[in-house]
Amino acid sequence: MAIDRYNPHEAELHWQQVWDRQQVFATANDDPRPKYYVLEMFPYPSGRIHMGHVRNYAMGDVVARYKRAKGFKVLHPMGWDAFGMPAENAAMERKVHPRDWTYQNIATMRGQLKSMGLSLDWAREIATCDPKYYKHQQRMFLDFLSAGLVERKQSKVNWDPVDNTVLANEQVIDGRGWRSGALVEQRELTQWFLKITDYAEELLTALDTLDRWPEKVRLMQRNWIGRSEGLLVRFALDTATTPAGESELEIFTTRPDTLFGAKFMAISPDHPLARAAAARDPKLATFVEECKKTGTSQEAIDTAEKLGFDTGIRAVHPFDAGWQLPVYVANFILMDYGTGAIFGCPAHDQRDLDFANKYGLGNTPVVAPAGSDPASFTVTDTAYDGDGRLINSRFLDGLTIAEAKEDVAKRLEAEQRGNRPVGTRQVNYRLRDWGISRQRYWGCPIPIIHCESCGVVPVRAADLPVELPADVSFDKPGNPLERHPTWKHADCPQCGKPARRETDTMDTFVDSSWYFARFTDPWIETAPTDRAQVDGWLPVDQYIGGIEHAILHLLYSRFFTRAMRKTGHAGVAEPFAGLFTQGMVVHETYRRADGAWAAPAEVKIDIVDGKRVAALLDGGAPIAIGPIEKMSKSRRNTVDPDDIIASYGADTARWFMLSDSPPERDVTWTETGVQGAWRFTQRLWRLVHEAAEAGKAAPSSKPAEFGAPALAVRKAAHGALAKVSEAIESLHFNVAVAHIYECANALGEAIGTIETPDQITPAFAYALREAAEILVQMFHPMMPHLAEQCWAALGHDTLVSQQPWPAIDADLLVERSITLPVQINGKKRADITVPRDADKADVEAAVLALDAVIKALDGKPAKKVIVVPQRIVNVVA
RNA sequence: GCCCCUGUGGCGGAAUUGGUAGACGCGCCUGACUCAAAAUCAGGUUCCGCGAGGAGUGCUGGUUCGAGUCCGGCCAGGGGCACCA
Repeated sequence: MAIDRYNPHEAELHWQQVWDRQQVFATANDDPRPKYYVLEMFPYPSGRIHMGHVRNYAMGDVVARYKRAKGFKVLHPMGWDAFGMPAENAAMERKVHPRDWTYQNIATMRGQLKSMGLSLDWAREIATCDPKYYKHQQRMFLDFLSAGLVERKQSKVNWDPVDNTVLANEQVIDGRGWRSGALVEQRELTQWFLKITDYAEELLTALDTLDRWPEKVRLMQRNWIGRSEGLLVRFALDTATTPAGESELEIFTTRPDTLFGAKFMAISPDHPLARAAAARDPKLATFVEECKKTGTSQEAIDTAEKLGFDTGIRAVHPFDAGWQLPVYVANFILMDYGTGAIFGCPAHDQRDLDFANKYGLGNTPVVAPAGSDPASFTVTDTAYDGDGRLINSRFLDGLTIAEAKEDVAKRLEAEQRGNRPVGTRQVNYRLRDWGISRQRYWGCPIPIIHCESCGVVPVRAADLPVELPADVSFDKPGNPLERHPTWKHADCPQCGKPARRETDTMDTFVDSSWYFARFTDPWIETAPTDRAQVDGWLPVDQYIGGIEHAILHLLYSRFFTRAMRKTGHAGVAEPFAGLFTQGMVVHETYRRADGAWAAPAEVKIDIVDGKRVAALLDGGAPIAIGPIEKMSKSRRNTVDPDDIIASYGADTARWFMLSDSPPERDVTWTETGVQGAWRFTQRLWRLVHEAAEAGKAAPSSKPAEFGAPALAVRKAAHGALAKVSEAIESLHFNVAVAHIYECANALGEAIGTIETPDQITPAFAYALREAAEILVQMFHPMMPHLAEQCWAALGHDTLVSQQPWPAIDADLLVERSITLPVQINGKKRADITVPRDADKADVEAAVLALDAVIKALDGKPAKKVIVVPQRIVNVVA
């Protein structure tokens, strides 16, 4: 009987409809089974899904389907990170409303995701641009405000001149806007901030509890938070040299041990003392202005010369009233770290040394490395920042750095000036508060009203949501909310007088900082979360997404969840118990002779003399094959998931995305690879058919005895089952795929032994059928449509999507006799087959009787024989 | 500059965590079927060697009966942070 080829198009549509009709993937919150929450980072509705989405969601779906089969109630939802700039750009370019553009894209992409056959609970779908969603976000903003987690302050901000908006520090990459790529400028603006720094210490220490996160991501967050311990020191100023009212300068240092190496003080151009001094010195004022012009871009910082200007002010050394230090304004001192002022110790800090050498301030080494001669240890062009003992430091001489730090801290803490200690121990963080104000339309409005008499007034909770107006124009740059004729006019909730709405909207990273919590009950209208549900489901057991969110989204979400806990909207601190960062999808690039990029779909690859040669499909012009790079529109090396699904079906695309490359690494998309996946789907279909045919006469209960071929195929199936289960549990999908291949190969071999139908004993029929069922159930998480089709072909009227994971017959995994490798001096020289439970002495005796061993020993006794039971034998000659 | 990761066949990569290196896939080679091709099936494919055999996980030294795996030092590629006091 000839078997029809598997037609993925008919089958995939059919099974998607069946799942949908039967609500197979709807999750009931009141299901009593243990929970498992698997989540992939929700997409921005940019227009169409790309291969990166296919990879991400294929992985998540494997986990969801596997955990469902393992008996968990699985939450696997999907939504849309729907606010953001591209919608406004589209509005400007194409005169389409951002909302219409966004919802059209959502409709398209939802259709694409559905064509992938993902086991999602679509009833929980949310879009962050929906007032039903952002209403709750506004409510939480107000709660955070009451809880002291929101602050409005004037600050120097990163201004993106292309997108016309403020960016958070995290969104500035190499001095450029993360989205626009424009060089970021500095501006002074009044902004809303979320006080993420309140949690700096907790966000740092709790990283140690996230043992199912990649170490790399934890490290990146640790560095980003940037904790350092040091000492605040109040230097007295020589009042004869200072502008009126200034009598001291407070600095932060992590090296108080080097105080006797001090040669100068340096303050930021933005430091109040610099401003005061500039007011009386026009030259200094000019210098300060110059400093501000220096860009914040990486190039600017790298190439900027270290510049300083002596203010004429003199500071007094804390341990020597007669020792004065010049106070410079220096362009490399940051106002927003520490106190915006330092003391310079040139001998032990490279930057200070460069500065001192330039301005002729000299240096005094105060730490000498072990083994050096303290009397002759000098520093010229390279500062010494290593370990050692103190020199030239009076009472500190001979101490280690740690001892000297402690000594200085104790002395300065004990010393009082004006009822305050001169020195205070302090922990500083690199982490800044999160500025969330954006001067954009397509975002969540900040629910605040500015009243001339009452000041900043929160919108009443009953008046939420503050909805975006629909009638806006994008014909001019800037914020359409700002120039809307009526929207910003509102009465003050306190005094009732006419007032003005806040026209800034929230950073879209706020939207994505709590969506995982909303998924647990997206229906509740009276609050952002239902506490029973959010506490029951969180933390997310497995979160999957790109490494590019290692800091931004993942740090914000950790903070936001803590803020929600503080304001009673959630009970946990950490949102994601398990995190997996998947690699990118990459592809070869193709370039025509004129330098223009060619798309993979336009190129034909041939093998000429063993080398791959590319030519244009249309016309045959030769094409240069370029390096493999991340799929991007600019290089045109993208492959459209729709095209792949149209040609091969979703299962083939999913299978290929999970094969070969480990999921955390980049995967190279190749046509041959996809074809290999496609061939395998057909092979599985044939195999299952043949097994179903041969297994027709299988008895319904397990036979007591199996023949050799039946036993072999059962062992292969159960062995693969054990390994596939383990591989999926540890997210090693490529390994799971390899073991499924092995199982298929074993089943094919077993079927291949059948020459005449009468060779199929009832026991063999049973084994074939059993192996085929295990195979289908194992590949079901990766290729669910094909699995359903095969499951039906095996005569089932149930859905494989609803089957429990098959049980492993552990007896089959234990061999009665095993073959051990025999090594001589660590090199494998022979094999020996012994009973599994043979004792060491018997094995040793058997090994010493082997020809190869006798030959190698050449009549001499073995020096040593190591027998590792059930593993290996090593003879030392 | 500081911190981190990765180096295994022609290619993507496996390797029960110190125990038979190269599973599985791609590619390639040989054969079968076919008028032919595709598809499919069977076999082969780390390197050197006709062979017996030998070498082999970036290089180098070490620990060990035994090292891809652990330790030291290099080399190469990739990533993160960076005037952070």
